[in-house]
Amino acid sequence: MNIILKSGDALEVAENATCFQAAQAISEGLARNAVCAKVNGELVDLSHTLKEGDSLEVVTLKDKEGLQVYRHTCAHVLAQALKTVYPTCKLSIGPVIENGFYYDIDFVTPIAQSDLAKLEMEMQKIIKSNLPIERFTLPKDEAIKLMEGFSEDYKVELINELPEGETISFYKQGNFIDLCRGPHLPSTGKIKAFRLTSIAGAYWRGDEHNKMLTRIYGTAFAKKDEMEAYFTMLEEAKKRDHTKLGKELKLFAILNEGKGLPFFLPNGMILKNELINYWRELHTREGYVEVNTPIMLNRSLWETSGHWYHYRDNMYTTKVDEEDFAIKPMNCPGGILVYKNEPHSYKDLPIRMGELGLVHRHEKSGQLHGLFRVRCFTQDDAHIFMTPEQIKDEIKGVVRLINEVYTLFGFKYHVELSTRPENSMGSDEDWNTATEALKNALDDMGLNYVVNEGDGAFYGPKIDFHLQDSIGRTWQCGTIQLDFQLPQRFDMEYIGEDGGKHRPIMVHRVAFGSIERFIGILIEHFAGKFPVWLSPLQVKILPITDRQLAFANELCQKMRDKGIRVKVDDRNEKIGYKIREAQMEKVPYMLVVGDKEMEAGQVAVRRRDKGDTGAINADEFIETVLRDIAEKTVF
RNA sequence: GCUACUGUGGCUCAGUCGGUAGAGCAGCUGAUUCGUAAUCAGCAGGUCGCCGGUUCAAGUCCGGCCAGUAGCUCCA
Repeated sequence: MNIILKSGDALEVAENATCFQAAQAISEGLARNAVCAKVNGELVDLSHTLKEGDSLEVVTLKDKEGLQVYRHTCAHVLAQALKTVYPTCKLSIGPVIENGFYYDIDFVTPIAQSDLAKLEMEMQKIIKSNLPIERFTLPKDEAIKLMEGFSEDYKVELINELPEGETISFYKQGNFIDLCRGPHLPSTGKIKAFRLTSIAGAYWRGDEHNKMLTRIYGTAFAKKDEMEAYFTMLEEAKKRDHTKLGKELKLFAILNEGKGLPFFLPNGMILKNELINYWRELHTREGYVEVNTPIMLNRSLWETSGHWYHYRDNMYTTKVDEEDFAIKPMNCPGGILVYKNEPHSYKDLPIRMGELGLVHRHEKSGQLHGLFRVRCFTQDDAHIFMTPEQIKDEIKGVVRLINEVYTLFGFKYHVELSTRPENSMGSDEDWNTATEALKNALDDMGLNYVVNEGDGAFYGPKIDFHLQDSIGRTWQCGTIQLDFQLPQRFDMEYIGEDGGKHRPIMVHRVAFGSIERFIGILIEHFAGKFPVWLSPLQVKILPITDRQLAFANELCQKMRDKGIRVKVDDRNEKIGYKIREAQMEKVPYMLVVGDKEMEAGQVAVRRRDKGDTGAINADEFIETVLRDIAEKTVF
């Protein structure tokens, strides 16, 4: 019979040939490297039997899917090892994730990180035995019986939820059987490099009301050196950790006196203020006005906004003169009160009202993390009040603005569209209109996004922008939320062209998200080597001896007058020592001045990234720095 | 909040079998005036996260709490 290869060529194979046999027919090497196959676009085992006219693609470890199958098999080997070492443990699920795999297990007595070595040894044994991995299927009732026989309660629960009449597939290696859709490697001996990396708790089915299982994380690579490279990369990434750099560079501190409540140190304050300056400049250009509303307002306001009912657990509240107050977890009600402070005409719209608002949210203690997740942060918020016709353009304008900000820093981001959650307010119709509006804006701009069902805010759907930290975790930063609810609740209006009263629609949006979180991302992205405009110290003058001190100080003053952040290292130390320190402080420019430079009115410029770049005229250097600042140059 | 792990001078870390704390860097003092990533010497600095227990004796063992890290859940 004939099958069709990826190239489009036909290949003649024996009747009922397997994918493996077909791979052999192509080349022995390919068969050796084959992990699984793709038949008619679907991933299958190498043992899968082909039919006349099937299209076949042999998958190897070079393919992303091949590596995933490889890691998935590794998860099964882990499961087998677990059942050998801890026969009473119950398996739940063991999927592949980015960079590896995990398995969630219910243990009678919990295991510790130190038990992983033992498990790895058992896994090695299984791999050495090179057990063939065989697929078989059962009807639902027999599948349930099989798993009940092994007391695998979680597997039984999973099978029970599969549709009636479905045949259920299992994989068997040695005496170990696991419920699995597959595909898998043909045998356990194909695994060459793996490691169990960590252990953590995870709720069964991701629901915090369920039992917490033990999750064992692992990773696997085609070759040992690829795995080593991966761990080296992780080590390098840890050096960029913003909590570590934040301490080393004296940017911020989070103290025991207030957990989740960051202190900005002088260096970090420069960073924060520079970002704010940039933000103001940008938003003025984009036609925004700026307001500032109180951080604490009374209960009746939060009842009107709905926060008192929908956000109560996260709000800090207090009593003043017998009246309940809440510290704001969001800025919107304040912005709305500003809007309502005077009547508006359709001619005023859209009103783009910005606020750098300090908000407080009582996040659960386990979620707190450096600047990424805090209890008190500054949102670079803005509320846009507009007519229905203006929605699309306004959304597009905000998307464009957020993109401009992220591009400036060289950030990569991904976009998510979150739809109506369960605990929400408003009519289906409004939600549909709002969700469609966001979708249309994204589609219009040709942006890729994933849909996050049920993840919207309680008052409206949202577009979220996610940025990556140094170890690849993503954090939501920018967000655009469309809101039909609050304008109703607050009875907001404008006078239309027809002289009648109309209800405006509002958008809540942030670009940085939280300045704190954004600074965290910024630190990790640049590994503390900020562009000149953001660097707490931009230039450090390093005189070689005391003889050049006066010259250095004079130079320093001249630069300071131009607004450059500059310092003289006037300590009696060797030049190598001063350079080492400035280098560790990550100052972008170091100016070495000795007798030669002093006499010629020059400075020997050492750049953080390039080292010694030679002597130039002092004025010429000042021009360079000012240009770097003005143009926000990145190096 | 949950699960696991961690907590020793400002920072990075050592501390064996339980016998009463040690280094480097930073700091201070002095000497040195030096050309692109650490000059030398001296001094000072610690209720070993906190509280309790076991013990003749606890940094070390046990319990509770606090804080941090990873993950889960939740979110900007």
